[in-house]
Parts: sequence; C-alpha cells; structure tokens
Amino acid sequence: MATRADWQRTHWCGEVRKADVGGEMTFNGWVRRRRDHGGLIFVDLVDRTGLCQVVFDPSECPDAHATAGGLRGEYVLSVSGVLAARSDETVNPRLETGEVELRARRAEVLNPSETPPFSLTEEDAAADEMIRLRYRYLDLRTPRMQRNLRLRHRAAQAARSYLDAQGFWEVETPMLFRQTPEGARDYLVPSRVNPGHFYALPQSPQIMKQLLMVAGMERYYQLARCLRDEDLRRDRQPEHTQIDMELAFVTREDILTVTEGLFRAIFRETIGYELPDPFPRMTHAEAVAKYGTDKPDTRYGMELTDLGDIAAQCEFRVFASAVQSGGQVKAIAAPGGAQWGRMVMDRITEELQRETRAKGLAWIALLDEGPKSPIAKFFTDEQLRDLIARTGANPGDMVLMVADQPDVVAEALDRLRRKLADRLGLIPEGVFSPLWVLDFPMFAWSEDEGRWDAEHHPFCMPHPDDIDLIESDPGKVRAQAYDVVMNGDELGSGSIRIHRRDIQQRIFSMLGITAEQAEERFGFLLKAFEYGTPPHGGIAPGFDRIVMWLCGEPNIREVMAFPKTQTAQCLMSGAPSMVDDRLLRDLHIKLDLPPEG
RNA sequence: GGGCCCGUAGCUCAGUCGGUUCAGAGUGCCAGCCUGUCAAGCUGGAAGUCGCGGGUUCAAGUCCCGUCGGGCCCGCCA
Repeated sequence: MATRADWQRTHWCGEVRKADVGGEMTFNGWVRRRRDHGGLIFVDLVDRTGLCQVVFDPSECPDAHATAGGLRGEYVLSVSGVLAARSDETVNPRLETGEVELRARRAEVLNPSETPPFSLTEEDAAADEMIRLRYRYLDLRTPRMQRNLRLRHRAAQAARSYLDAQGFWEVETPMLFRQTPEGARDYLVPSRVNPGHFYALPQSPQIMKQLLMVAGMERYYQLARCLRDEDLRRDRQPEHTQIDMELAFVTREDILTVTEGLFRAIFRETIGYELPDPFPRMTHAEAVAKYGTDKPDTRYGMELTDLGDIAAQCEFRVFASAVQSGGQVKAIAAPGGAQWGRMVMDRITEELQRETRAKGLAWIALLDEGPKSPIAKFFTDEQLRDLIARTGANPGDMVLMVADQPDVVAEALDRLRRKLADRLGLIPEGVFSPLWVLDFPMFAWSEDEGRWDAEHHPFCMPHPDDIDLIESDPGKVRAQAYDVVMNGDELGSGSIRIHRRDIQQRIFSMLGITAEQAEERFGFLLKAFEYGTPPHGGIAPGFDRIVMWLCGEPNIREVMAFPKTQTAQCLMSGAPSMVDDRLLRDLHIKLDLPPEG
C-alpha cells in the first residue's frame, strides 16, 4: 500500500490558527515572498486556502535555513515544523493566520520557478490583461482569481444541489450536433468518416432539452457549454456556460418560481445575499415604456415619462411634429443636474447624437430662480409647470427630453439614463436588483429580410389570448417568453414551448418557413412532437454573468479560467492555429483563403 | 464591417511646445550587508528595437499615414 511521502501536506497554510499551536505539520505551497535578515529568514507560503508565515532560524535548523536562503518567488516548497504562537509584538492582524507561524525544521524545494513576469501579490498593481492572459496559469494563482474560481465553484454547487432537491436530473447532451439554421453563426466540425458533412457545436441545447421532455425526463438541467461564432463583448465569449433547464407539465408560474429559488440559493450560498421574494415583474411593453429597454437597471429611478400630450400643443415645432408623425416626446429627470451649464449640455447632446440615432436633446434646468431652458419660450407657463410636474423633477434637477420615433426615443433615453445615473453616482453599491420581464413580443419585423422574425425562437408558445392574431396582427402577438434581468444585464431567457403541431405550423408559416423547409431543418423534432409531447417550458440563466455579479467583476473573462480575447484568440495557447495539410486532407477540406494584405 | 481608447525596462507608469536634464521613476531581478520581518531595511549593479513600418523635419517616444496587438462600444449575438 502506498504511504504518505514525507513531503506531503498535513495542513493547509490558510487554515492554521492559535488552537493548532504546538502541532507538528507539513505545508505544501508556493513561495510568495521571502524576507532574508541574514540570520532569520521569513517566507510567506501560499496554497489554495491562503498564506502562512514560515520562520527559518539558523540556530534551530541550519539545513532548512540553508535551503530557505536559495528560495525565490513561486518556488514550490514542502516545509515541516512546529506551529508556534507569535509574540504580541509580532502578531500580524492583517493575516487570517497572523497569530501563528511555522518554525521550519525541514524544507524541500519540490520545484524551482522562473521569476514570474508579473507580481502575484494582492497589493501590487494589476498587470495588463494581455500579459495576464498569456500567463493565465500564473494569473489564476493570484488571490483575485482564486477567489473568483472558488466562488464560481460554490455557485455551481449551489445550483446543482438546489436543482437536485427540486427533482431535476442532470443530463448531458452532445457537443457534436446537427447544424440548424436559426440564431447565431455556428462553429462547424468536419466529419472525417462522412466527407463533406459537418457537425455544429451547440449554440445551446435548446432542441435537445425539448427532446428530453418528449423523452419523459420531466425535469432536466445541465451546466451546458454554449458555443456561438459571434463578435465578443465584455459579457460575451465564444463559449459560455448556461444553467440550462427544462420542465414538463408546467405553467409559466412554475418556471418563474423555480428560477427565483435557484437565484436565491446561489446568492445566499455564495455571498450571503438575500434576493427579494418574489422578484418584481413587469411586462416587456412596460419596461420599454418606463426605461426604454427590455433589460432595465432597477437599482435606481430616473424613469421615462411621456410628454406627448403637452408636446403636441406647444409651439416647439420639433416636439409637435414628432407627435403628429406618430412619434413620441419623452423625458427623464436627472437629480442635481440643474448645475450643468450650456457647455456641459452641449457636450452631452453631442455625445448622444454620436452614439444614438437621436437628432437632438432638449433640456430644462430647474434652478432656484426658476426653470431655465433654450426652449422655454415655446411653452406657456402652465404647460411648463405641467411638464415639470409630470417628470417628477425637483428644484436642482435637470429635465432631458427627446422627440422622435418611439424606438429612437427609447434608445436615446435608455443610454442617457444609464450614463447620467453613473455620472451622478445614483447607482448603489452592493445591491442586486432582479426583475422579471414578461410577455415579450412573439415576432419582430426584420427590415433586412422583409419578413417577420422570431423574437425569442420559433418554438416559443404565443400568449393564449393572442393566438388568433398570429396571421392578422403578428406585431401584437405576445409570446410566453420571459427574461430574468439584474442590474441592467439579461441573466436568463426562457419560454413556454409549443407542443401542438398546428400552432407550430402557423408560426413557421408566419416566419416564412414552408412545410418542406421545416421538415428539412427540424423534421426530427417535429416527428418527436407527434409522439406524445407534454406541455413544457424552460429557461437558461447565464452562469458566467451570474458569477461576474457575485464576484463584482467588470467582465466575464475574470470569472472564466481560460477566456479568449476580443478577436476570439487564446493568448496562452495561440488558438486558433493553422493545422497540418495532412489533417485537412483527412477531412477532405481545401482552404480558399483571401489574398494576403 | 464601423467608432473610440491604449501600446516606453520583467511589471506598473511619467515623459510638457518636436531640441543637450530625453532613455527616466517605482517595483521586480542580480550581488553584498543585516536575527522579528510581514510591500522588511541599507549599499551597489544589470536591465530599452519607446509595438512594427513608412513619412514630415536640421532634429521624432512626441507630429502625420499605415499596420499589428489589447480593451470598450455599434452592427451582430433567436
């Protein structure tokens, strides 16, 4: 039988306390810092749990002291000794282990290290992300990244144990699947044994999880890798993880309830934060009307107010004509913004024009001596009073107004609202504000393609009251689709699915998919639906985004072990790379590259 | 495909109006000294293709154009 080697760990660096004093123990870890006094040498030894000071005293153990003299940063060390209490003057209150230290009797370098290219200690300035990604295995050794990955693990465990307790089965679905035409660009994988044929890596297990409902799994979940060949953002990577869920014999309420429970479990068991019970809700129409977006940040106010009726009657032509031509005039009130002079407002306007389709920005500064505005002269005193009252603005605030078509007004005021809230410091720290956005529209008109598109996806069940509108007024059809939004980020999206063939057919034909095309693309799914499909629905919370919020990180790269850059490359491994011609030949693939330069 | 920001020592950065003090600081690294430090201290040392290419100029880290790399955003992502 194998026995413990004499260098193997008996205790964790970060876990020893005063109660352990007097114990003989062995640490395994990395040398973070060495303080050599000529006589005494102090070494900060670090493992996954934290840091403990090791003392090498030449009078106690010359051999170990000699070894310590050669230690450098990130050497892998095994050290044995007796844990001692520190004297009162030498206690370090900033360390969890600051009341104790290991007095080394034996030290063995398990492996030396090159000098790391950047500092791994908490207090040093963070290295540039480029170099962190090139040496990701070192970056992951920093306290920040160890904490992030530990929290990510805890979140995954919380999700699994909650879903298990709720009767979900974890089922794995294939990474090599059939390419289906909807949605994002696919990553393709050539099949060697089927020349000219390709698998697609799943954008999500959407179709497979619905098949699992047909298959009688009743409640399925999976921490599913999802792959999309689209451009990256701070919260979008080519591969990400969803807590993919699907439930049979349920209504929307069941799914919202179980999802809220999931979020509450995760936030409670990772960071001890209690999310509201239940989550606030609003319809998609309400979200767009009040916030100009389908993922409002509800940590602060500054809601949009409609000034259409007042604007229609005023003398300001831009406002009146916007309303006449079917547009809107809406406003937000920026608390304390009245102090911004014309220069600041000109800059804000210019920025808004550059970043959105808004053509202009009107404003009223509520100064102590009364409202001041370039457009005040176009309003009667009463109109001005009504308008200001409507926005809920107080003295000292700035009212900002945009007039245009509804989508432009929404885009502009959403942008302004977020930007000004940030600038005015209105966004509270440490607050998580979840929200359900319900009743998304079923269809969105695609100007490019000249037809209706599925807003969520084509298997999404329309609202029962709206089924008769599918053909007559598709823009009015609400879907039984819902998003869970938190602090202005979409954290999950789901729907009740269509389980009736006739409705599915009507949706397909609205989307311009013929019966033949549907058969060609989704025939296997539609066939499955003919064999006793239960009513079902699901949701897929984005795991990386959740962990990003738990960690307080600004992007999901900080909570992924090995993320890609904005050009979808791995700076550590050099992926993607060219491959050997022989590999391509085996796959029957010929390159047709654009000319260099 | 487009807009904006960034690139100077291993790392983090400063570098004004283009000019001899413009190749700099801190830290890290190397060497020596040092027995209670914990971002140890003291002394000394090594360390640069100013991302790359071109242009303007008597003179470019600095100005212009291009390009490469990184980031944020728009498009895109049901």
